[in-house]
Amino acid sequence: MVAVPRLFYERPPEVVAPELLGKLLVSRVGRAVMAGRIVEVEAYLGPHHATPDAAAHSHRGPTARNRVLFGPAGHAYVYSIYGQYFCMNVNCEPEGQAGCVLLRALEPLDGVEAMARRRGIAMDGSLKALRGLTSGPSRLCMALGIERAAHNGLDLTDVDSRLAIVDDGFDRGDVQVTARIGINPANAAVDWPLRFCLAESEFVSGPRLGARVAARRSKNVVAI
DNA sequence: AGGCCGATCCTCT
DNA sequence: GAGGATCGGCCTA
Repeated sequence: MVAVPRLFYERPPEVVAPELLGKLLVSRVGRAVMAGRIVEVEAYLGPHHATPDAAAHSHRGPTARNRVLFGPAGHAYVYSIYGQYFCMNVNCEPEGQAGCVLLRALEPLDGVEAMARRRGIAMDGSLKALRGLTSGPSRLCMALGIERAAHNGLDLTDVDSRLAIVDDGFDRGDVQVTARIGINPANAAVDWPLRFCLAESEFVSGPRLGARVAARRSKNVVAI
C-alpha cells in the first residue's frame, strides 16, 4: 500500500484522470478510517490549455476560492457548492498550471458503518444502500467527512495524512469515457469527453449498470 | 426510470 | 445580484 507520488499528478488532468481509476481514497477523522476505490472521475483543464475549458473553476485565473489549483500537484481542492455540499478535486500539472480531477464516485471498502452514519443511510445489505453512500461527488465527501475548512489544500501524497490517495495494485480493467455531468449546456466545453468510469463498476453515479448498457447505444458515451 | 423542483449560501462580477 | 462540477423528494408511468 503506497501513496501515489507527486510526479504522477504533475501531468495533464485528462491523462491523470483515467489512471486515478482503481486507486484508493483514504480519509481519517479522529479514530475513524474510511476508504473507497475511485470508480468515476472528471478532468477539468487549466487556462493554459490551447482551447480554454470554460467549465473549469480555474479558467479565469486565480481567485480566493481556487488558489490551491495554481499550487503544487497532488493537493486536495475542496469547494462548497449550492450552499450545502462539498466536492473534492486532486490538483494536477506542475505549480503555476491549474488542471485538476474531480472525484465523482467511490466503491466503499473500509469504514462502511462510519460512512453510513455520516450519510444517514441504514445498511440493509442491499447494493442500493451501499451505492448510496458514495455515488456522487458530494455524497462521497459526506461519507468520508471531507469539507473545505479541514481538507482544502491537504497533501494527498503522504500515507499518514488525514486524506491520501494510495495504490493497492488493483487492475482497473476497461475505462468508459463520456461527456462531463452537470455542465451548463450553453458552455462550449459541454460535450468534451472528460468523464472517466470503470466500465464494470456498480458504484458509478447515476443509472445502474443495466441502464448504462442500454444508454451506450444512444447517449453520450464516446468510447469504451 | 426519468423529469422537475426547492433548498441554501458561497463566490465572483 | 446572479448562478452554481448537487442532492433528495415527489411526481408521472
